[in-house]
Amino acid sequence: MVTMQDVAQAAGVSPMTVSNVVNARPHVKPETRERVLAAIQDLGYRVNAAGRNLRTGRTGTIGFAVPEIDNQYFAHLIARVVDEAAERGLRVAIEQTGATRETEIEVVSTSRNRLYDGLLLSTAGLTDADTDLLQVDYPIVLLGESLFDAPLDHIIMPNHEGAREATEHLIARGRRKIAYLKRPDTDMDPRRAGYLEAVTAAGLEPILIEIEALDIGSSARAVGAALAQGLEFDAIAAFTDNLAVGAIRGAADAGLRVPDDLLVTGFDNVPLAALTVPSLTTIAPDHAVTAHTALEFLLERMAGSTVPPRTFTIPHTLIERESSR
Amino acid sequence: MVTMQDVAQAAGVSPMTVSNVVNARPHVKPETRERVLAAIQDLGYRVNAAGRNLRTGRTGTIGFAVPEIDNQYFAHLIARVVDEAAERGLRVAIEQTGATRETEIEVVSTSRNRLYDGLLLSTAGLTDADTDLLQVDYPIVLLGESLFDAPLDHIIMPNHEGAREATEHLIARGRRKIAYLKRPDTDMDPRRAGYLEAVTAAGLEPILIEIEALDIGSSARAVGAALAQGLEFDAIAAFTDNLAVGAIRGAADAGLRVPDDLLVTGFDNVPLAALTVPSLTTIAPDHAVTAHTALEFLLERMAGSTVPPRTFTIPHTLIERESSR
DNA sequence: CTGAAAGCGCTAACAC
DNA sequence: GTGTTAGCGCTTTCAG
Repeated sequence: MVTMQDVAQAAGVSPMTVSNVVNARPHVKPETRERVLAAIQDLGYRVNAAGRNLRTGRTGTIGFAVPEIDNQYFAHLIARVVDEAAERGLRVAIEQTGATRETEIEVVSTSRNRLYDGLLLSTAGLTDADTDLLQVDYPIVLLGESLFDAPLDHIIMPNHEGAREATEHLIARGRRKIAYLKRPDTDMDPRRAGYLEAVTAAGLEPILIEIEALDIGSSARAVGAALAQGLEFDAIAAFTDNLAVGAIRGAADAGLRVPDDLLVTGFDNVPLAALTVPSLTTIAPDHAVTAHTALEFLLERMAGSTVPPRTFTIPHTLIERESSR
Repeated sequence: MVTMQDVAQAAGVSPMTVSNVVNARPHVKPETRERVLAAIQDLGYRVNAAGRNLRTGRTGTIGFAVPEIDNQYFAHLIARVVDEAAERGLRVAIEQTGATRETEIEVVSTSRNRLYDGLLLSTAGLTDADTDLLQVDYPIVLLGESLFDAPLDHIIMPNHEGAREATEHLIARGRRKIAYLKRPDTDMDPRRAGYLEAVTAAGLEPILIEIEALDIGSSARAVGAALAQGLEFDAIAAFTDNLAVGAIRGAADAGLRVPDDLLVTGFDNVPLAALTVPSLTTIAPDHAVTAHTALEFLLERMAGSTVPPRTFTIPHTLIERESSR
């Protein structure tokens, strides 16, 4: 392997000067720089990241832990984060937690090994009780659904408001029997709370359909089963766009068409939402702002900022499309 | 920061012994191990990855460069690769190339800095002419569409056969005017070749619809425009599932229903394909095998294997669903 | 503007 | 079973 030493020797300078050239530091005479660059070219030198990391204590890589990569919402967010990070010369390593508490905890603790300069953690499995596990002296920004009091910067989804608005939209469309696809794993669901608030305010009966898991197939099965059992509803407020797609699929299996027989709303505005048939009415959080702010917070922490933990609520809009027309 | 030195001192042993304990090496007396572990616990010691990396010359991280993360196909593949890698104690850093030649080249050259122990490169922009750029002394496994002669392990998609089979399927369904969604960027498209082979063999006229880009929206627009111009076709063999979804969307915009008015096939069998309405008939490459084999090849290269470059063609099946019924 | 010295934290090789 | 020595490649002082 070609080292800085080798380059220095070839160019007749000290390793320090090579380092200065490589890192584009000022105060290097142009001729010297030329000579060094030529030597680098000749020898095919590449800086060794490990040496640099050890010396500087930074790796130029941040970790991004998500429940599942294979999910439009996270894939989209990852793409945004990777791009934002690349603009700042940072790489992003993806960790997949499967939304389990154990894996999330493990990610937090192994990240501390300074493998990453900082961590974006999209939590799904952690709860209030795990707050102290997050009390680490390490830059972490939380992202996502759960709301708890960890003393960390937190980017939160407009869950309650968004779900309320989606439900209100269905009510405004004249629906009276609005079902909500209820996730099985937790009772702490701000989206459900938003749904309930809207339904109750309108004097309607809540209709909750429980799904096994947060994937398209589970949603399709749950909706199909509900219809088969004769449960009556004329609209569905789905917990996510994926579930909405599944709901449409489940309804189709039962011979119901959206929006003719059933209105459906989603949540997330994944790219696909605009392009399915029917296209999805959904709550659209601003993904670009999410990625940007998360990275901004993290970079500030990585730079040593000790301002009190901040909370940022992602701005959102309701996008009306065919599934609720 | 707590170092091995600190732990050694606290436990009354040498740093080497701490290293042995940390790395679960044999030949450490149980009591000593206990003492060391206790000290680690007490001090909250974590191994420093940078030090280890510098010493061992490995990072425990592989790079995975894909054209775009925000694409069901790659997101799905990434999820598989991340899981496979995690099982082997490796992390995966994702690089997004945007399918451009320049970025792909850059990824190859910066990976050499030993930031990653190896690289999976899903190329889309490189061509035969760039073969020598890939002649690096560094473990790389190519993955994906392009076929060229780089002296590297290569996992290839069954593009030609798959597209031929999909087209034959449409022919078997009685269709005579089968359109193909032609990607704009290249004439080297084995899938198109497969389509042409099937169409020609059946004595049919090829119908090529050019799309601007490989996303759902472009596909929808292209199909919409083709219909608006009065182009006649009764089936579409799409280059990917995404394009198939877009085609269905474009047809819907023109008042055509799939499969009533138009049959559509995709390619990739992304998870969504089973769950859209209508569900997609598609060519299904085995994603799990793809990820597994890619990682297997890469690990062997990382271990120093110098067997001649291998080629592995991903096994596939045709899955018939609603879009061609 | 450039160089010399030192050391980041870890582990391979060998000695005991 | 355990310790000693040395050094991976780089950059932070500080001196010139």
